[in-house]
Amino acid sequence: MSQEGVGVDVDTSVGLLLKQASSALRSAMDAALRPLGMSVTHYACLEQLAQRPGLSNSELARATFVSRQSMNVLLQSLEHDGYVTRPSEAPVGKVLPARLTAAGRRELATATVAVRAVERRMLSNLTDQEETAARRILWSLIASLGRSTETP
Amino acid sequence: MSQEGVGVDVDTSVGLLLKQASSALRSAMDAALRPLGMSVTHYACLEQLAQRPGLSNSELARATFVSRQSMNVLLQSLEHDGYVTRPSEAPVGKVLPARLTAAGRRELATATVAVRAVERRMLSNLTDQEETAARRILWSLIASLGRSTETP
DNA sequence: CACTGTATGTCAGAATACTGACATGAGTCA
DNA sequence: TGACTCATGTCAGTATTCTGACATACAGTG
Repeated sequence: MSQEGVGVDVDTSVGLLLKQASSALRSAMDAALRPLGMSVTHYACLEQLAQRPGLSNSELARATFVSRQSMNVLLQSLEHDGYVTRPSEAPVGKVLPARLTAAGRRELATATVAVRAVERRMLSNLTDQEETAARRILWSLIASLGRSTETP
Repeated sequence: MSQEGVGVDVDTSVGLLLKQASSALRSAMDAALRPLGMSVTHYACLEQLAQRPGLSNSELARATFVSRQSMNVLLQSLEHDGYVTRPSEAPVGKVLPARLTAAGRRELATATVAVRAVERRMLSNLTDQEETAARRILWSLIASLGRSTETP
């Protein structure tokens, strides 16, 4: 039909579908987080920090798929708002390990409720089997893309 | 393990996985498109226009998950570069139907080669069965999220 | 016909993320 | 020891996208 030699079929391209799904998710999370005065990236940062305390700026940036610089300004605002602490002096080298404050943990807990609701809505039409398949497939996609992306 | 009452498990959250996959895809496509002097959004716009000629600015924006305003500036630059044409007068109402020029179609064809390569690499570790499952699952996610997102 | 509601295109300002660039510290190797 | 390489944190400028706002055009309703 639409495969007239030019373009990728919009309805069957996994890439386009992935982009649309991600955009939809981002919109939904954004809407859910906005009432809390929080952005998706803020949430992602807090999330990572909760599960892996002591991550550095660069490690955090890689984990959330943004640049070091963006994460840096984000961490500064998070620090200013009292959600995150970083030592003023680097324990070793220049690496500043970041940690959640109690306030940060509290913010995260509130945000998690909203995020979980979105995720639950997103998965509402999937069986457990499909959900498992989704995880495996997404992992596979990430792995395949990551191969030659992070090592140019 | 990491479900200590706060946060969503990074390794099992379909939402996080989806975001990571999408970021990885975006990076890969960006890298593939950069040599052609093209951004991912440019490509997406051209793609939609190729398959559904005569789409308006707003329709295009919805199809590519960006705001009308962003799509407007994008269309203006695309128009300036000679890839897209829009009538100076609206045939009906204020809606300006956009169409690809020959140059636009040519650009798209070139870009498609690069994009298809990325998509192929992304899907390289998936069986046909999994690929089909991926489409169905992503569709389901989009549908579930779309329900109450576009009608707040 | 007039009025309301919805949708569109567009302008302007703000927020966000990115690339480029620099200095600093750690590790490696001759 | 000294030079070299690599990773990090940070500053600055640029680019892209978003939200807010306005005027306009069509459809429905009294």
